[in-house]
Amino acid sequence: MDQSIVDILKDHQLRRTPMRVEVLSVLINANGTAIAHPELERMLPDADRITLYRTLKTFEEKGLVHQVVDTSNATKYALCRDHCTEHQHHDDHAHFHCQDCGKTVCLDNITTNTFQVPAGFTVSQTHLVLEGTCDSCS
Amino acid sequence: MDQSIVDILKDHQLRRTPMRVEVLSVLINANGTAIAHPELERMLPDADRITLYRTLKTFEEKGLVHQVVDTSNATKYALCRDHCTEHQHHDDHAHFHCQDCGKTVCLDNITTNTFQVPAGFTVSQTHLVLEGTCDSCS
DNA sequence: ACGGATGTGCAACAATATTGCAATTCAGAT
DNA sequence: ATCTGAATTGCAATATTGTTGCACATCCGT
Repeated sequence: MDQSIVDILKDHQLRRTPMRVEVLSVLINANGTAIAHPELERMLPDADRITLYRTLKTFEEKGLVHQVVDTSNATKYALCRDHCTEHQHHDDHAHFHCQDCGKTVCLDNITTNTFQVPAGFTVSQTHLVLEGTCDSCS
Repeated sequence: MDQSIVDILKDHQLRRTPMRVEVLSVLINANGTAIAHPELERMLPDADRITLYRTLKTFEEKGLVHQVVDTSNATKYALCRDHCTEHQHHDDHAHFHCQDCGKTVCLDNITTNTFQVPAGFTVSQTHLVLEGTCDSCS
């Protein structure tokens, strides 16, 4: 059992269960690639679908993972880098979504600046998604 | 019958059907607000749900509307401004998604610049989504 | 090792989306 | 104005994605 996984869970006040360890392990190995729910199901065939939903939801609430939006209409999740807490996510990096293979990767070096929005609007989070063809598809 | 709607359809090589005229009309009147599928169903109670899917898909393929991504997991559609063709969308403006009322509006004055992506990657489209509270909810 | 809080798995259900096919409608040619 | 092939529609069936309630199992501090 990877000790870092145990630590991550503990740091986020999450009880260590086999399910959570497995999901977290998959996300860590994904290495910057956002994973959609059905994909997780395939990778963890013994996992209960509903529990998977709740696990991901919990992870998100505790600041462990963040949802990634792209034009594939499936919710994807990726590990948060640092500094994300229960109270505030800081996912200010861009994501790249490949139109061919459907893969979504985090582009950590591209960060979103702040934008001037119309009066009365408040921005709490910014999503920047670049779409196109990735290196392995081009 | 609004003549501009007829023209828009003709310009995009789309046959004029009552369904398409109605959907297009709703999108035009939405005036920069992206509309989700269930919302369209409510506004056009007589429309067949499946045909609605296909109509929107066709509109998108012909460069008439574009999908808008936000964190509500419902596909939303908004009219393309200009220059969108069958072959290339040019939706380089940002969208604002209100976390309270769920509304998504186009922010035409905020445009996305180009970003430096890793070697081997090609960007064909950029999505910028600002999330927060809109003017009528704040 | 115990016990309360937390998490899991099942069932049922709701919402969203896709495909095939027969019948209808549209728009250009006659 | 009518005909005709191609595009579009509507219905049925089905797949996919996501939610809720509840009984039972598991976790972890004591």
